[in-house]
Amino acid sequence: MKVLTKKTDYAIRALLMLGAKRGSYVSAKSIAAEQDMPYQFLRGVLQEMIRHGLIVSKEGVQGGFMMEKDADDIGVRQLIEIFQGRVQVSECMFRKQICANRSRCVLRHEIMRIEQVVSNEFEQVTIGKLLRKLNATGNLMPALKDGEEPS
Amino acid sequence: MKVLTKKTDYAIRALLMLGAKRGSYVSAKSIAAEQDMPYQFLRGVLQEMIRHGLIVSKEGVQGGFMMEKDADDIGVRQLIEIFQGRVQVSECMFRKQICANRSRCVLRHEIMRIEQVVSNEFEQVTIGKLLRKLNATGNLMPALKDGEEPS
DNA sequence: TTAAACTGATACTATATTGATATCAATTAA
DNA sequence: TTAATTGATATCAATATAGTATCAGTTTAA
Repeated sequence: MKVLTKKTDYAIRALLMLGAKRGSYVSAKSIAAEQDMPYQFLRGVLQEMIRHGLIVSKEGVQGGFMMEKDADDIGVRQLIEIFQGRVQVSECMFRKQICANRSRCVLRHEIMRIEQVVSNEFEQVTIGKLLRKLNATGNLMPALKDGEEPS
Repeated sequence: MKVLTKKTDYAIRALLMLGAKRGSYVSAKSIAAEQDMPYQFLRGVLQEMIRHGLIVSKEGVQGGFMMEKDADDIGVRQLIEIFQGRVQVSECMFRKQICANRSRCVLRHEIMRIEQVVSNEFEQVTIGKLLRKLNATGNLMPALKDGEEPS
């Protein structure tokens, strides 16, 4: 069970870069290079974020992307929603032949409760919060020396 | 973002039936019919649960499946793990070029915390708990009258 | 003793989702 | 004018999910 897909993951990390370099335009190329993401794929992710008003872009030489919204107003929950759709425990719960009467469906009840808990947790993890933790603890992703394993 | 796949969903509902009819063998056919699940697909799910020691089976006429473990010892978290793999927020977090030093990766830290919260929530939803709620509130899935919409 | 109702096992297909690549037009700065 | 960029879109590959089909073996009961 994978909670974050690549798109969401790349989006978060791209936003962390944009948040760190606020005020200047950062190119997709440089983000892709620094964070080791596939260039064209990342571009699609960035476009999607533009459409949702999280970032803006500038075309041409010296162009790139810049964070638009306040970093504290961008939560991981929103990013999940954009790239993976709304958190839903089980779609089939809503099909009438399976759960005819929602109010009586105990499974659905439990599941909705958890949905809420999960959603709230992700809501509270904002790009701003992550950025502050970053500043406090150093780099997000320090380079690995050759052959070194993640600790 | 879908939290429960069909397999997990069918597994939960099959277990609720087996839990309700404890002591006698219930055939895959009757479960499939009553819960409107694809027969062969359900059989695969049941086999998987046998392999994990949750249920047992008896072959031949009058055969079927019976719950083996205590219903309170079967949590939704375990079922998710069986059918969807361990809850992991983002696999890529573990690839060294992305998160070289786990202890410094703030994203990973946040994400692990949420992973724990989610896992605990699902752990606490057991088949036994659901069965008791069922008994208290009536049928899990009452039949729908023709044309009636889920409420 | 045989037929029917079952499970065990496994192979296969279809569809959807995810991840990634490629291409070309338009824009901008130097 | 050219190189570095984004906008837009089409395509593809890999993987996961959902579902189907088949046949052998087991058990009960007529």
